[in-house]
Amino acid sequence: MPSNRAPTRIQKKNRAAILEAALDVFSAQGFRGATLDQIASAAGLSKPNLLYYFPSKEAIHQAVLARLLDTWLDPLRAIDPDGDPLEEILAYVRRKLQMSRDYPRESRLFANEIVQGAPRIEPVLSRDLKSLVDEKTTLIETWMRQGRIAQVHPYHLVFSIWSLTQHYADFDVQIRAVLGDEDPFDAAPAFIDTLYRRLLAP
Amino acid sequence: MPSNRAPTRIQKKNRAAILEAALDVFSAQGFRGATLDQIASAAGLSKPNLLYYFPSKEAIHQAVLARLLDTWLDPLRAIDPDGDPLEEILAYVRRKLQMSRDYPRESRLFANEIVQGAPRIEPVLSRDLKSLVDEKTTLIETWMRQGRIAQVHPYHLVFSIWSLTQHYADFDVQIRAVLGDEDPFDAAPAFIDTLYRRLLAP
DNA sequence: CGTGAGTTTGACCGTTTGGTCAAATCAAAG
DNA sequence: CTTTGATTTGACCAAACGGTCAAACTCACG
Repeated sequence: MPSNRAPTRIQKKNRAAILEAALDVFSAQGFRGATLDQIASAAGLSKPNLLYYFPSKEAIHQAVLARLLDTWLDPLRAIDPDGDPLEEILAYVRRKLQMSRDYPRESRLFANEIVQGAPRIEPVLSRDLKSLVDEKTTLIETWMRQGRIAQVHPYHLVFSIWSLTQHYADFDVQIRAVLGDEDPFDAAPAFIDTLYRRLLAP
Repeated sequence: MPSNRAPTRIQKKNRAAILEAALDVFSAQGFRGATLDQIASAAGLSKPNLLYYFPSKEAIHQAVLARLLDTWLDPLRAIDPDGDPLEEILAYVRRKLQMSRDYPRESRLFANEIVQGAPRIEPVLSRDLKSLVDEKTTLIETWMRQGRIAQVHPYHLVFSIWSLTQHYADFDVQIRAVLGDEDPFDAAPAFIDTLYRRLLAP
């Protein structure tokens, strides 16, 4: 096990390679579907060497998940109470959609976890996620009461944004199977933009 | 192995119990996460007895998936070309949402499969699913050209319906973590109804 | 009640998998 | 160059897992 002193050059490089490889494998196969051999080989290391840097498969998974959760909520946090309501929400939608395009593995890793009951992250959801969503829905409700956007159920509004945007990463194969050659991300932004403009127009 | 004659009373009962148990386990754990012991015990059988009725884990999974796919597209098929456009689409949305409420395990099984790249059902998607969606989007485009509903990208309209409705089954734990005690299905139907009315109003 | 087909199971097997360990190799500082 | 700690690996282990098999048991029917 690496000492708990300042990480060496090699430690930094290998830890990063492992997390990258683990994201690849876990997002594509799920926790139980992934094997240490797959991750090790994807990271260019031997299996015992893998376990020199992380004590267990569980620990690797948690590290990957922790890094993901840390940035996953940034787009929601960035909604500005002082901005224009409709534009703030539309900007949030665009950021989320862009994350589906740019970080599909992260989205699928998260989806895998939730679909299977979120055994390892439920506490984070009902604490950090809930309080953040509570805060933002309160803001949205204020905007609605002021008549600056239309009145709809604020929580379900947020759920709809999550589902619409993440769907393009999580259900990618299904969408491509139906669309054929067309790139989903050509028309999706305009469609979703229109959808929320019509839903929220005061 | 059961003979290929007409199934006996016991065969019918046990096959049904196995498929029911397998749906439970596969939808909650994914294919690799599920074990034959779990399925056998959930079905009230021993593992060798399980394998007396199905030749392999693979075969059980395929049987469950086949039964699912058979009914999964019924709501979409039921869209009536001679009905009122907006009401037909809203009825489709309602049927899909009801399926999320009544058959969450089926939805999650499907989600598990798709998120992990749909290795076993990709052919079905790009054949059966694609041709059905092609047919219905053509119909929807006709309605749009006639000015009976607003013009939006018909494929993304369908994707949005899938994502919004299935989200309530697939991401159930996340939604409940955020909502607390409130039942998601109390407000979801009205929210989604409003969303599509505003999106599609001519 | 006897009989043959249908059903169930305990014991077992080979493979995969997460994980260990001692020994070997490498890197950096004096 | 030497030393010391960091890194790497081949060999190995125990548990879990999918699957097999022969023997035992049960059921329906004449």
